[in-house]
Amino acid sequence: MPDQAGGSTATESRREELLRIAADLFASKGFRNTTVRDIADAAGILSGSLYHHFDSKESMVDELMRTFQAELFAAYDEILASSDDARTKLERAVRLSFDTIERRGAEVAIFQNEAATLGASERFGYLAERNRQSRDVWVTLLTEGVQSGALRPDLDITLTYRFIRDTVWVAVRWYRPGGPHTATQVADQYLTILLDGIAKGTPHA
Amino acid sequence: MPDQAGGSTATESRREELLRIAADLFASKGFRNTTVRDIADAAGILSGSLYHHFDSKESMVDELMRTFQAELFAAYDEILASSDDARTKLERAVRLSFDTIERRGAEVAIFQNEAATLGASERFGYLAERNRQSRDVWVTLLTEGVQSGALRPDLDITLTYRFIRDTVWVAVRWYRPGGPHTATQVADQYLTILLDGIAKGTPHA
DNA sequence: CACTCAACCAAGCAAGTGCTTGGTAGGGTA
DNA sequence: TACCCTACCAAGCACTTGCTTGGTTGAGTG
Repeated sequence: MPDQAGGSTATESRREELLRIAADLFASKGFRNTTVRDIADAAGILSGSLYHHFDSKESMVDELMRTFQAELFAAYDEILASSDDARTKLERAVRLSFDTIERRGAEVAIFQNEAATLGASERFGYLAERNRQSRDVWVTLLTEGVQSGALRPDLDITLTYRFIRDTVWVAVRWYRPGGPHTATQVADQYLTILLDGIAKGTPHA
Repeated sequence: MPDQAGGSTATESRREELLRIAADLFASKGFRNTTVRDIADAAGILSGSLYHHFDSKESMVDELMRTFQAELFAAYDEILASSDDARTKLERAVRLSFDTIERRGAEVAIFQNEAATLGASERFGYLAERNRQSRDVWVTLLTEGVQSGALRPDLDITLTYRFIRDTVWVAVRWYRPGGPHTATQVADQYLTILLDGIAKGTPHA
């Protein structure tokens, strides 16, 4: 793998281009349901030529997922390490999710749809590990929120975590960049509902 | 397995048994990722023998989805036609979802995971139609709620619908019947959060 | 000019896929 | 006894799949 600064960056460029094409196909049709011929067709080459750039179809998702997860968790760590108050941290984590859907929609979709299937094989064991890490992040944020008095003390943390995780990530199925809402608008509306509820009136004291 | 009420119910019985086996496999491994040999193996027969009972692998999902959707929408209709107030109707709809996940987990999972892929083919066009119907149900319930004064008037109905739909159905990925929570408990916790929020204090007047 | 090298083509193999065909065992029925 | 019918088996066909192999092209580079 050559360097980035000076030299044959065209190589890297083509690789990334092929990866992006594959990512979009994996996201829209599913990993198993996408053939190497599909990818090659979309790239305008023959299927065999893909193997000049990648070891296997599997290694393509692998590279996509590893890069994506590294980037995502760096952002999580930044939030956790910040000096913001509990509620702000929670809000930032929610906004991060919707932003990630906007910027890395294909990767989010692949992770959402294929993690369970891929995770069965040894090679993708890190996906399950990342899932555990993610749960820890959210549980930490929620626990801090309750302890600081920002959140209701009667919450079932585990269930609340699952509800939030489901909503912020599955949005990748319907959110379209350039559509009627920006990621920020979606995050705002969700935070309003999540924090204060949809019922009218003063619910809990 | 003898008949249930006279006639050749043994035939129907075997069919349903095979359908159930197929449903569980489709739900856990995905439709495309499940082979007719997988189904046959799980049933203890050869793959060719499946074609004595069904036209094709596709017709198995078709039958599963049609039956499931018919049952689900009958329940929706019952809620819509009831004389309950808006908030109660909404609560009943939420509870119905979690109950359905408990009772028809495999079908819910298949619909959640495969609707987009299957819907591309002519034969499964009714899945998209059912999706539209479902959206109408929720939008109606939410609109009634706002108009009756039970829900906050500043809600973005479309986004709220999507958040609710995502959360109540994607729960099929983690909810396990016989696990630590009953469907009712999960529904209760979600309704608490959805209606009143997770923040402490009096949010909106 | 000789040489290198990334990027690609052409052809095809082995495994797996949905499905078909012709046949059989065994219980029920007239 | 003769017949029918449900549920299945045994074998295999046509096709798709991921991937391999040996070769070609064309833009560089000394």
